[in-house]
Amino acid sequence: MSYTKTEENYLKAIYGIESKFGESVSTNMLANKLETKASSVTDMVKKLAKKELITYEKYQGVSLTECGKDIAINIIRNHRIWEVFLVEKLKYKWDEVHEIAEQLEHIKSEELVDRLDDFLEHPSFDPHGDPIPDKKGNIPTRKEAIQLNELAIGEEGIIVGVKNTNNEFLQYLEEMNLTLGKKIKVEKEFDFDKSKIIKIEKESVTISKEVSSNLIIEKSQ
Amino acid sequence: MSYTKTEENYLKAIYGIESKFGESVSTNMLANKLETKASSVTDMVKKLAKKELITYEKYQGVSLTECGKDIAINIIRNHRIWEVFLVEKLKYKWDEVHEIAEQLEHIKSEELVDRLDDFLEHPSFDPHGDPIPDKKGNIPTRKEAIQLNELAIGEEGIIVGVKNTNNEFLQYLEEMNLTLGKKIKVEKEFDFDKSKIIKIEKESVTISKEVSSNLIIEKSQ
DNA sequence: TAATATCTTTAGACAAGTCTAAAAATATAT
DNA sequence: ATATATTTTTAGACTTGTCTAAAGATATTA
Ligand SMILES: [Mn+2]
Ligand SMILES: [Mn+2]
Ligand SMILES: [Mn+2]
Ligand SMILES: [Mn+2]
Repeated sequence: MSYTKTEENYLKAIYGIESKFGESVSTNMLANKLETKASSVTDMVKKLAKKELITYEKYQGVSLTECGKDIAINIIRNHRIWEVFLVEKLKYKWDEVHEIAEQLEHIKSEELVDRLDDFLEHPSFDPHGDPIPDKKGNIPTRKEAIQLNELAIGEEGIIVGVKNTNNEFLQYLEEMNLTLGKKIKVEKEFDFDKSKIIKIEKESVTISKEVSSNLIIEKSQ
Repeated sequence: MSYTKTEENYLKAIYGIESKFGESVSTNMLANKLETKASSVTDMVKKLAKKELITYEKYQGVSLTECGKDIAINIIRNHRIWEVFLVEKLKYKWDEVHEIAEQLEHIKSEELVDRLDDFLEHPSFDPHGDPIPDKKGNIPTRKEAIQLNELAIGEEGIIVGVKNTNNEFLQYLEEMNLTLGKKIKVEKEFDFDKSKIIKIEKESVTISKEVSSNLIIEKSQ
């Protein structure tokens, strides 16, 4: 069975909302995420339900079936592996790859992404630190990943991911040298606005709470 | 301006027929090549004419405008560069890449294929020996490429391309070791059916006229 | 609980691309 | 030159995915 690009994007969107909010996914949330109208969502959701990729009850929102979830995870796998390729091999910046990966993730081929995965030597995380599901749908986890805003003064860690992958945010991080793999240490914290001074490669920079709560850190030791 | 996958495929098909037969391209020829119906072709051809990508006169067939030709060549460039990537980097066989490249050629990105071209170190020919147009649409040529059936007894050459890229034919060539870059020498020719015995890497094989007329050779010296 | 606001669904329409069946034009053969 | 065959176009319908406008259901608030 093969699905249309649109169907795949709906499944991916449902998966994304489900894993962020837990509950069943409402029509409006989907419409919002997919930048479409609620009425369009209702239509599509009926189709997906008929194909047993989601369960749907009128006015009660939707949730993925096992099958739907498998498809969603597979698309996410494709997306993230392509992002690794674009950054590692074609030297794109991490803020330039998302749109292209949105297209590449829908290429229909049993083998293609597996071969790409081999070629890239089986990366576990994409350029934004997001985990890459394996062929069977298993999603790698990190031992002790926390948000930078949860790190206390004096503590150290390594940047392993970003929660927000908005392009402007990624460009800001690049500018500030706050990129994946960098070691950081919290030097000071201002209570009144929760901003922090952190040390990164011998330089001290001030970052807002907005920034620190969107950086994923692996605590040292 | 960006075009739909379907529009791009029509332009590519028109280009292919034009360069093979010279004349203007008939509705039925297009329908045949695109595996669709003549009525569908008429509809689409009107759209493309309105966009000034082709000229079209009722009952008289179509031909590409400069603009339409540029687009067609660009798609062919995409297709062939992706084919090189699939074979060189992902280790696909030459008979496995066409379908995937048919999808990849339509990815919308100004930069993507140029970066891929850099990554592949600017190949001039694809895995089937077909020339890869450069960014400006210039198509590389070979000095003295002829068909193997035009090679006389005793003459030598190197296989540089195939005219027919049918999968079964490509698999046959692979099996017979008649792949790109191989040096061959005509040893004998049978007049009654134009079959030939050729030497390839110390081995002698017999090939039919069907085969020899579909192999492109660069004559030695 | 009743009124109001918000969310969701339905009804009907549209664009892209395709199809079948029939009509119109062109080409071929006698 | 006329009849026949082939090619091409038109007319009308269908599918996918979208939209607006209006109606129906649910949630919120007084
Ligand atoms: Mn992405
Ligand atoms: Mn990512
Ligand atoms: Mn090809
Ligand atoms: Mn090719």
